[in-house]
Amino acid sequence: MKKLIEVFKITGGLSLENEKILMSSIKKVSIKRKSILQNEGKISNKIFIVEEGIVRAFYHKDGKEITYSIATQNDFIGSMTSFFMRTPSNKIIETLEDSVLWEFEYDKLEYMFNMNPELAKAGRLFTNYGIAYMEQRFDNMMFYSAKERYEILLKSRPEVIQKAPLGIIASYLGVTQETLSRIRK
Amino acid sequence: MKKLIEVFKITGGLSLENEKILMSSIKKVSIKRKSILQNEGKISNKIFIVEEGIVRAFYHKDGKEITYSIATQNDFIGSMTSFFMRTPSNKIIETLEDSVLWEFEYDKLEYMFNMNPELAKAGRLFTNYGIAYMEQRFDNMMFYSAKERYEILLKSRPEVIQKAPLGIIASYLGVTQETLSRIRK
DNA sequence: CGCCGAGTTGAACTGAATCAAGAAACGTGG
DNA sequence: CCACGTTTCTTGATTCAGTTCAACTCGGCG
Repeated sequence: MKKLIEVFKITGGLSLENEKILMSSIKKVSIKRKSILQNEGKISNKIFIVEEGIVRAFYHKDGKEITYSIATQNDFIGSMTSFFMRTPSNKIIETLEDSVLWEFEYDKLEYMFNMNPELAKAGRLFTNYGIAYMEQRFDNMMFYSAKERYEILLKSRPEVIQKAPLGIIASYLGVTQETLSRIRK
Repeated sequence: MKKLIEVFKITGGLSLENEKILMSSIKKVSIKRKSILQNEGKISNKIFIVEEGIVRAFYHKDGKEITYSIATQNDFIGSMTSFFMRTPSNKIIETLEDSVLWEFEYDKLEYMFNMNPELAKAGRLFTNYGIAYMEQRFDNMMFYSAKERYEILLKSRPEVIQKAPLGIIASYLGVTQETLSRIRK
């Protein structure tokens, strides 16, 4: 649990009191494997931090499922654009294993941010962090070959490679399953 | 000038008074062609909106210049990750033509956000918009062929194609200049 | 006039996709 | 606990988009 607060500490730094307010506005949930947390076409009202398990975001392209992001312990996951922009989601959020998540609801967060400038600042810094994360992911994709991308993932997030099936990792890395299978040898 | 305020209106909505505060904290600057607004290795203290002209962000990869983004009228540009995360920039910001820009300084913005919750909210919503933008750019790169990417750019931002030299557009689209030249026929 | 940067064209090469077939692992009901 | 079907992974042959390298054209401009 501490870890979640750490995320906000890194991005902003909260007083004990605000830490409590924040904690009271989020909820711990246990979810079965293969559950859909967010569907296509609907506005996302929740984002999550993974406490246990593994969760992915994906969308459909030409009938295939393309994995957009994979979250393991302490990672955020959700349909960020939909959540922040209040537009219909093009992503589906799904658990790959039984998972325990912390759930952030849009209305509660927004209410909290409007009431409390310190928390609002933490929220703002958090989205800054999101931009940096996205930029890094973009750079990764642009500048490295499939093989290098695999190696980077293996080094930086070995748990993803252990836990997620190959096809999902492949589409996350932007290659076909066959190619990833060959890279792996 | 109105246009700049529009950007903030879209993202948040400001009272007349806050509009004035915001306007007083930014600065209009005229910059000669080929000027460097931000260099590698330094923390970015400024981001810009283009009023006139054209500006790009790029970095070096294997001795080549890779264009990361191109801004024309009313677009934001800057080394966003560096600016928001206060880390050294890996990008260089450069004018491609004589340009007129609105300059946002980090310290002034941060001061303003700390003083004024409504402006802070606009700032937060603006970074949300940034995340959505990045996500879209990522999807673009992942899901379309070089040719499709060119067509999308041509349709959505014809002014970029008219104004920027071919080599720069090519690296922005993630292809070589030769390939783009062939696509164009 | 001749040079220089920007764009074009051609030929050979390559990383990764596609299509197709099998092998291995896995979990579910009997 | 075994047997069966499904899902996951591997391997091979072929094709293709885009790169690389090299030469060439074109339109200024000093």
